[in-house]
Amino acid sequence: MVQKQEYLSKNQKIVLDHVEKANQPLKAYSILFNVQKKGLKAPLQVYRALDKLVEIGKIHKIESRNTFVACKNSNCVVSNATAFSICESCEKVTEINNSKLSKYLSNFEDNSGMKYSKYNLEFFGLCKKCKNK
Amino acid sequence: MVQKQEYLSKNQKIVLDHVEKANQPLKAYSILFNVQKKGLKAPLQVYRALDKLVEIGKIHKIESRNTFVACKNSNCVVSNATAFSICESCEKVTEINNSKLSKYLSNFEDNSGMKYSKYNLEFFGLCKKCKNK
DNA sequence: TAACGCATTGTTATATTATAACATTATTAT
DNA sequence: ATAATAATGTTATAATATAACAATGCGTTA
Ligand SMILES: [Zn+2]
Ligand SMILES: [Zn+2]
Ligand SMILES: [Zn+2]
Ligand SMILES: [Zn+2]
Repeated sequence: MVQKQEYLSKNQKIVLDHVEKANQPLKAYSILFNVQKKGLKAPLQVYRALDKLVEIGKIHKIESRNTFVACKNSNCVVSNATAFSICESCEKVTEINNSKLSKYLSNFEDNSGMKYSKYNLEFFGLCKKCKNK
Repeated sequence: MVQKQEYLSKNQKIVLDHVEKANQPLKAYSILFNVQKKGLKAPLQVYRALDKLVEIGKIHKIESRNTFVACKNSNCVVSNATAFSICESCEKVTEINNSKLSKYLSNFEDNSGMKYSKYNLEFFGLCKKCKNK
């Protein structure tokens, strides 16, 4: 039996490293531009690395913005329960780490007969700074 | 003073009509293809209608899928509190109408000092049908 | 009625985001 | 060694969305 991957490949490391240093969500093509000096030449190389990193929870995708951000929440072993706050003015994004919220959503059930294995929640508003402008 | 728009324009009506009849999320270019017989020729005509319809809550965007679906929840006067369940196998999408959930999320506060005016939540899993395959 | 403000429309071109397809190389298990 | 799986490299193309500009329609108000 082939084991589940436990290490990161070369391209995955390069992309993760760049996204982690950014400390804010990045667009795929901005990542591409910035890692070209490291040898990644084509969009697919970035997207493939991102796909894997998202799958294993090192990176999350901000769906409403098509951006990618490093996970700040050490418990996100996989990207199956994510919540973000997004400022609609400055686009600052913060990963929400709130155990009550995650418990509530992970246990959520409705009458559809569907058992949810994953969720993504995006809150929008104005951050402190932008509110006081 | 110019009043807030209370009616739908021609293109907005055409697009909304098509999306409502579909009863499932549609992609923008599929909408475009299908309303070409009604005279809408360019992507922008569709996107502009969608933008407005989303703004007034008649249509919601499924962000993780880049699709658009008619609101099934008569209380969604504006698209500021949306929740969906998405089957990862057949892509069936249902708008969740659960007052406890919406109350919980609308009142959610964390320690970021941010007041949220809007959220979008997407649950993923397998629908009843797909679970029993 | 005329002038204004603003939403909408029409149109062409282009930007942005993401994947298809195929050949090759690397890694690990048996 | 052989096979299975994962990752890479590369070119081309698909899919999603917006820029820019000119024109029209419609309600407000002078
Ligand atoms: Zn995380
Ligand atoms: Zn802000
Ligand atoms: Zn709705
Ligand atoms: Zn299904």
